[in-house]
Formats: sequence, C-alpha cells, structure tokens
Amino acid sequence: MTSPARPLRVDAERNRRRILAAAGELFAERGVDVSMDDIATAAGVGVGTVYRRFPDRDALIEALFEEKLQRIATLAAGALEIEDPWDAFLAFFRAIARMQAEDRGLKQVLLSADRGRDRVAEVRNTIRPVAVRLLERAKAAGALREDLDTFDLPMMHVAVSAVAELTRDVAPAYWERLLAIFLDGLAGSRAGTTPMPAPPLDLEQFTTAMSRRR
Amino acid sequence: MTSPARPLRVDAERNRRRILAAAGELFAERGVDVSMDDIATAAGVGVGTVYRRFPDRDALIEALFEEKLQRIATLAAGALEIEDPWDAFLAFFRAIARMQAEDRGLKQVLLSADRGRDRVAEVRNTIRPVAVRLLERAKAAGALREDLDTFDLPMMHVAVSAVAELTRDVAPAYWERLLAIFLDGLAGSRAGTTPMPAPPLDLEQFTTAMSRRR
DNA sequence: ACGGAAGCGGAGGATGTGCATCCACTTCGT
DNA sequence: ACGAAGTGGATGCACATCCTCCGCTTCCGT
Repeated sequence: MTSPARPLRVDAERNRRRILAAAGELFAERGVDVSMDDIATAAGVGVGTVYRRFPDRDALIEALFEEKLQRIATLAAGALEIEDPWDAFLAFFRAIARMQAEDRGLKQVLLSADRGRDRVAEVRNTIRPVAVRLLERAKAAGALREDLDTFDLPMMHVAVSAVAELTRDVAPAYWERLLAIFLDGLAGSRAGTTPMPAPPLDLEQFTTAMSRRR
Repeated sequence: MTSPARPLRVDAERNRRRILAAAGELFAERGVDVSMDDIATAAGVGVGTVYRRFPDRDALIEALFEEKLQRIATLAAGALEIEDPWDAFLAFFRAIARMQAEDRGLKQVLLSADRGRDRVAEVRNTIRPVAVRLLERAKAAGALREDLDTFDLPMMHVAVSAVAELTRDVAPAYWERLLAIFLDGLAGSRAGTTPMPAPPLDLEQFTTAMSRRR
C-alpha cells in the first residue's frame, strides 16, 4: 500500500494526509456520498490533487475504511476475552452499535452492495463465528432470550443507526436510549428496567430531527 | 378537490385512476422518489397525461397521501376506545409500525422536511395528545416502563421501518421480530419473553438483504 | 542557485438523471 | 361528423458529479 518505491515529496504527503483527514470527517458526518469537490475544498486542496493521490472515489473510500473494518474484527476478538457471558455480549453489541451510530459513512459501507463488497463480506465472515459464540454463551448462561438469532444482531444495529442518523445533529447521544430499550428486550426475563443512558428529546429537538432533511 | 365543475371524460377518468394506482404502488414499494416517467410507464400512459392531471410531482404525492395521513389520525382515535391500557397502547403502536413498515413512501413523507410539511405537522399535532394519553394510561396500569417518553415512540417506528425497508424484498414480515424485541423492552418487567411473530433470516436472505441496494 | 521532476488547481468536457412542456395526432361525446 | 378534450413521448432545460487536462508552482538534489 504505502509502497516504499519512492517517498512522496513533503508537500504531497502533507496534502495526502489532509485529504484523508477531511474525507474521514465528511464521510463520518455526511455519509459516503459527499462529492469529491466537497472533499477537496474541505481539505483545502484542488480536486486534481485528490485524483492524483487516489485514482477514483472508491479508492479513497477503501483507503479510509480498511482500517475501520479491521477495527471491527479486532473488537469481536476482544469481546471473547471477557469472562462473564452477558457482559461480553453487551460489550460487543454496544461497541458496534456505537461505531455505526457515530459514523454515517461506516454504516453505509457496511450496508452497501458494491462499495468494498468483498472486503465487507470478508469481515462479516470473520465476525460471524465470534458472534455466534457470544450469543450461545449468553443464552447458556440464561441471560439472553433463547429465540434470538445471529442475524437479528446486525438488524438491530441497522435500526439503532437509522435513529442515530436522524437525531445526530440535535441530540448525539439519543440513540443510546433506543439501544437500552432493545437490550432490555433481549434479556430472558427481568425484574425492572435498566436506567436510560440518555435523556429523551424535547419538543424542539424532536421537530428539528423530524424535518431536517437534505 | 374533486371539483364537480365538469366531470372528466371517461377515458380521462380511467387514466387518472390508473395513475393513482400505479403511483400508489410504486411509492409504497420504492419510495416517493420514483420518477414521473416510471409512474407514467407503470400506469401505461405517457408522462404528458400524468402532468395533465397533476400539475407537478408534489400534487400527485399530496393527492395520494392525504388519505393515508387521515387514516393515521383515525387510528389514534380508535385506540383510545380499547379498554385495557396495555392492549390499547399495543394496538396503536403496532398499527402505526405496520403502516410505516409496509409503505416506504408513507415513511418518507412522515419524515420529510418539505413534502406536505404542514399537513404532516398537523397530523402529528392531532396525534400527540392521544399518544400521551395512551402512554400515561399504560404507565399507570404498571404495564409500561416509567421512563418512556412520548417522543421515543416515533423514533422506535423509525428504527423498525429502517429494518423493514432493508428486508422487505426478502422477508416481508421480518420487521415484526424487531418490533417484538422492542415491545419486550418496553414492559415494566416480565417473567419470560413474548414469542417471536416471524422467523429469523437465513444466511441467504441476510446476504441479499445486506447487499441489495440500488 | 538552478534545472527538471513532481506536484498543484480548478475550469471544463462528459455523462447522467429527472422535471415539465409542447403540439401533432387520437378519442370521445353530442 | 365535428369540435372539444385528451394523449404520448421527443425535447429542452436545469442541475449534479465525476474525472481529465495542462499551464503554472514548488520542491529537492547537485
């Protein structure tokens, strides 16, 4: 990747970093569909420069998300280390939810048909067995409802991040409420309710969230 | 609206109906962003004809969704009639979830900034007091968790319908599973779990759902 | 301190998509 | 059978984004 063939000139390297930084931020905030022009502008650079470094839009996306995808895999492995089955499951589920909720671009890449299809599929295959294992352990310990399926997990992540996307500008932590409700729904049984980790929306936040579309 | 000024010629009226039918179907299936050309084709009619009947895209949308919005209001009123507070709440929540899950266009209209903004806001205002009332009743009866807020409900609908959108082509009833988990998370406390109303996805369904984007 | 290689910017060509118009032709109703 | 009402779809227009191209600038080794 960072081919040692010949190091970039210092100004070029500086610009490359700026581009990655700007793109990273824009992708996270506004999704992978931001235009190359916008990225160039945000990086304080001409479009030409962006294209000099990254042959096309997809190359840029791939360069940026490779690391994030890697992180997901690591995360899964890490969760297996945790002793308590329910805690392990929770940690894993929460961590992924957070990543997707806070990074609109990541969420899109994980759902997209073509953007890095192979790479994403690969990551999913790496993760699946771990997820199954975490799931089974938690069920065996009686903490998790028996009828939950592996594929329900990513769908719950989709659900949570859809809400996160809607409320991000107005109440960045709101999605954690939904997550809390979900998690209470996952327990095999429970006496009370887990306290909500975030406050509800007020009328104004709600109205803005429901109508601030692009 | 259906101005009695002069009745349409029979062929014209037939075409008007076809357009509404086609648009209704396309909006529900593929969202409000389908092109006028697509609608015309689906209706077996030229674009010109569509524009003759509906001055522009928005007029068509409005004509179609007015009735649906009305139905939501009716639904809310109906729920108040149900004796048992928890049942009433459930019925209301489920009915709206179903509408949004099964009608991609409706979901978009409810979330959009401009498409019939006023009309939607109006409906929301009609519904809010009813929702609050249903919520309070269910809480008072001890069936519903105390920390739930009115504005959490629409957000849960957003969450469910995001998943419905993803899985609709592959497993149209899947979203009911997520809803079930949510509802179990809403209970104040519970001994076991509510049986899932739909089967989980299998590997193939999951893969297709996660990658069939346009 | 200078010459050439590497890098830069951003106007503009290419492409795509969708809305809405227009008008020669067809169909309906009396 | 004749005029009014209706029709279709090619066409114009507007906009958005990708990516190329090339005259100019900056860096770096000698």
